[in-house]
Amino acid sequence: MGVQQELKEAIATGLEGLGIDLPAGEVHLERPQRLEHGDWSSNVALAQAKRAGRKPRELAEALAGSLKGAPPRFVEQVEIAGPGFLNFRLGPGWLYEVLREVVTEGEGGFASPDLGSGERVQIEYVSANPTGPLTAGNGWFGSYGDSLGRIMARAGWQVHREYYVNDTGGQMRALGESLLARRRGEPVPEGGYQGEYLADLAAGYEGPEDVLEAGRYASERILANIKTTLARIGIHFDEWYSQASIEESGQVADTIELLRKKGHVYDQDGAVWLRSTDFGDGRDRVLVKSNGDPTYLAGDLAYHRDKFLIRNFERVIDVFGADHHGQVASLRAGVAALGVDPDRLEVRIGQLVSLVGQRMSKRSGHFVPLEFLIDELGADATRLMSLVSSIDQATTLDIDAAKSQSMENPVYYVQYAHARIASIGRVASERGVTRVGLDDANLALLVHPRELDLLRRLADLPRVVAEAATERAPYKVTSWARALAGEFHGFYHDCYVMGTDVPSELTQARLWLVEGARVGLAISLDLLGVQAPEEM
RNA sequence: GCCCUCGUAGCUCAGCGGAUAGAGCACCGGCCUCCGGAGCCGGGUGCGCAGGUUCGAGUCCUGCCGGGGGCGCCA
Repeated sequence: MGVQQELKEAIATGLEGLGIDLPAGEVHLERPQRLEHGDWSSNVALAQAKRAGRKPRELAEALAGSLKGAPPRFVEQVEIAGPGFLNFRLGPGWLYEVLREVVTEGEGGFASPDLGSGERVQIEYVSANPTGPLTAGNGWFGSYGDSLGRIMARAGWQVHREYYVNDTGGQMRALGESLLARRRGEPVPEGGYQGEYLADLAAGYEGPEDVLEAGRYASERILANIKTTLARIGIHFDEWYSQASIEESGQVADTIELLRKKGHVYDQDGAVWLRSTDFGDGRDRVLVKSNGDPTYLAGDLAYHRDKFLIRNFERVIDVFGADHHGQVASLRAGVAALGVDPDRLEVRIGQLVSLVGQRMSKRSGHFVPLEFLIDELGADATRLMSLVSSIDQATTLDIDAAKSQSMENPVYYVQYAHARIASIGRVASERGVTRVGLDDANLALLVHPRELDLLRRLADLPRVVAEAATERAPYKVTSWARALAGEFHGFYHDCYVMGTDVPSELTQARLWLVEGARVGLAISLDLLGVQAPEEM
């Protein structure tokens, strides 16, 4: 059992002795920001004071008293601080235990909390229409979705990632018309796609003067380009789900029929409407236009019916940009109308990524292509930059600034730490230094503040992965990776592993510490989809 | 007009209702006899405004101000 769990149980036992029944799982324990507040800290006395009918500090005193009577493992001091916090100061032994755990469980096992219990979750992200190249924003939310998938998979969910390919309807016609106009050397029609990329495509189009044919040609080429771009920054999908395929398979018609049977549909003005206002939408929505074409919503509902009712995913996470948040209410209403508990649908809205002054729009042709960003900054930097902050935060990207500080980019700081670790390994083998077995190493020699700081940081990774998964917040992993790299650089600077006056026993202990840092860094970089280089 | 979302240091951003609100960048000053200086160390009078809930509010609620987004038989 880990130290954290033992502490929680000791606290629960102490509370029980004071007549307060609280499950150990509900005892709040955290690693304080400040070292002076101990290795672990709990606010139970504050949280339970009201229930106990006592003042927080008084309750803390009583609890501390009983904990001192039978101190949990490693605990050297229990202090009461501030309004009633209980601070635990531990001997370094708990950190050596953490290190053993890290290196024995390794990259595959450490920091793999089982929170999902195998729940099947489908995550949809990017899903950009194949009408133009990907934008920087697509890359932003794509990196988010991809990393979220990796993190949730590590935390015990069974994850399925999808890209919804919107290859049907009016926009395919608009795309075809734009392509044909380009080929004829005429201006692109109103509502068409103005981007230069279409001129290039038009030059290669030798098919007939047929709008749908031309549209299909263009969208296929564009989709191939999209796949190439995504692969460059490590954004993966298990499935590319075609909207045309569900229209052709009859699922859209089936879905509308199902809604009609449930009484949530009516006909008006030659169109078929969903009574979405019954489910919290601001207005009713059209499912089938008077010309007979299904709307985007109808297709999307068929897709979500497939997710929930046919493939039976227990949870669905849709990652949208803020420019699509207007469709959330109708989607949610439609899902509820299908008889699905809307709590099973989670929509993560990413705030828009804007560029210096201009607005991004594929139709107008004014946008910063993701390809351009990757060319300028590199794949890893692009990827990491998009994962440094919460997607709730609108981002303003200044490409020139990002370029000029590219050598100062956080990605180098983190990767450099990994490269230094690899370098230590190379030097060790050059000098014929081999690492002894873990049981033969004396980890208790690791007492330098830098060593202990590094170990404490390592101890946080399981909790960070857990939080990142449950809060759907990959940026927390980024923050941790930067912090760990920071601790490592400090350690590297002050603690030579194979220095001239370093005893060989200490070298051994440090080699294991370095291995622990390597494992932590490798895990976090993998979750972020960033390379962990052996050299820079 | 209505709805959503964001507002924290010069800039980019952290901060599960808890302790003295933190990082990076930029700027200034230090540190190379040994494993990579893309590093390390030091330098900080900031939570948009006003109320409210609470023992305690950057965090929750209301209003206002400001930025972004949305409100189609487009997707």
